[in-house]
Amino acid sequence: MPMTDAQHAYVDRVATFFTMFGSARAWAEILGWLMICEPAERTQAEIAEDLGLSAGTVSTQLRAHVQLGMVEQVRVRGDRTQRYRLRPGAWFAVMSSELERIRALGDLARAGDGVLPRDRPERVTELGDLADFFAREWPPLLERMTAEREKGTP
Amino acid sequence: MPMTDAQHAYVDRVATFFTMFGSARAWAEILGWLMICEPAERTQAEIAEDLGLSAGTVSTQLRAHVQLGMVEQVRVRGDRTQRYRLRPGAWFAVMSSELERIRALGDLARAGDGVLPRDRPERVTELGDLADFFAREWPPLLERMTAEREKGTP
DNA sequence: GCATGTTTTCAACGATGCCTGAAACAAGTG
DNA sequence: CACTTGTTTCAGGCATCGTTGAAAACATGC
Repeated sequence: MPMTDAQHAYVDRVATFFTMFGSARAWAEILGWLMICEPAERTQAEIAEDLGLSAGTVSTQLRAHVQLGMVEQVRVRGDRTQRYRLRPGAWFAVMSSELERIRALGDLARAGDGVLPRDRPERVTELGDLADFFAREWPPLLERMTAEREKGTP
Repeated sequence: MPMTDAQHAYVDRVATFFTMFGSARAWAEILGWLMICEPAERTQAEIAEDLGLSAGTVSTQLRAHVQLGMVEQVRVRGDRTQRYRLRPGAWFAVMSSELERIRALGDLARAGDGVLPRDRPERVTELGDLADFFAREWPPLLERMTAEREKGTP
C-alpha cells in the first residue's frame, strides 16, 4: 500500500521538525511514518520500501528508536518477519524519562560546589535549585498526566 | 588569572555533559567557564586565552550563546572592550522558553488530523493531548518556580 | 537440515559542522 | 596619525556522522 500525498506531506512535516533539533533525517521519517502508517505494525522491508530508504539505514535508525523506547518489536507467530510499531504510550514515556535528565542537571550543579565563584555564585547554585524544584514537581505532574490520559481512554 | 585544576575539571565536566546532547565542544566549554570564572564578566580575548581556543571560535560560539539568551554583553563605560557574562536568571529563562517547544509539538500533532490512521489513531492524538496538558500546566509551574526562587533570594 | 526471505554489519562515499589561522575591521590611546 | 588591543569574517583542514549497497549472518517454515 503506497503512501498518499497527504501522508507523505505529514511524514515530511514530522521529519523537518525533528531534524531541526539534530535528528537524522531517516530517524525522523521513520518516526513520522510509524505515527500514521496502516496497519500500525510494519516490517523493516516495508518501511524501507515505503520511504525509499535502504535496508541498512532502516535497520540502524530503527534500532535507535527501539533503544530510546519509542518503538517496539512485535512478534507475530506463524510469520517469521519481525514487525515494528510505535510503542503505546510512547509520548508519555518520553516525558517520564525527562526526570533522569533533570537529576543529571542537578548532579552537574552540585559538582560545582568545589569551585563556587565568590562573584555571583548563583550562576551555579541557581541551576541546582532549579533541578531540585523540577525533581520535586515532576512526579506529581506525571501523575496528573496519567490521570488525564486515563480519563480520555477509559 | 589562570584556571586552577579544579576549575579546569569542572569546565570539562560541563563540556562533556552538553556535548553528549550534541553541543559543540567550544560552546559547552565557554558555558562552563562563564559559570565559574572570576570575575563573572570576561572579554572574548580572555575566554580564548583561558580555554586555549582561537579568537574566531570564541566569537562564533559566544554569539550562539547570546542568540540563545544564555549570555549577555555588558558595556563598561570608559573601557572599549566588550565584556560577556552568564545572564542572570539564565537557567530559569531556558525553562520558560520550553513552552514554545511544547506548543510546536501540539501544532505538529494537530497537523496530523488529515491523515489520522484508523488503526490506533492515538499514535497521533496522544501527542496532541500531551502537548495540551503541558501547555496548561507549564505557566502555573513557572509561577511556582519563580516564587521559590524569590524565596531563596529576598 | 534446507531454502527463503529478513536483518545486521561494514567499508566507502558524501555532507555537514567545528575549529583554526589569517586577514580585515573597529576603536580607543599616545 | 601610527600603534595597540579587541572582534568579526571566512576559506581551508579535519573529524564526525548519515546513508548506501552488498555481503554475511540469522531465523523460521517447510
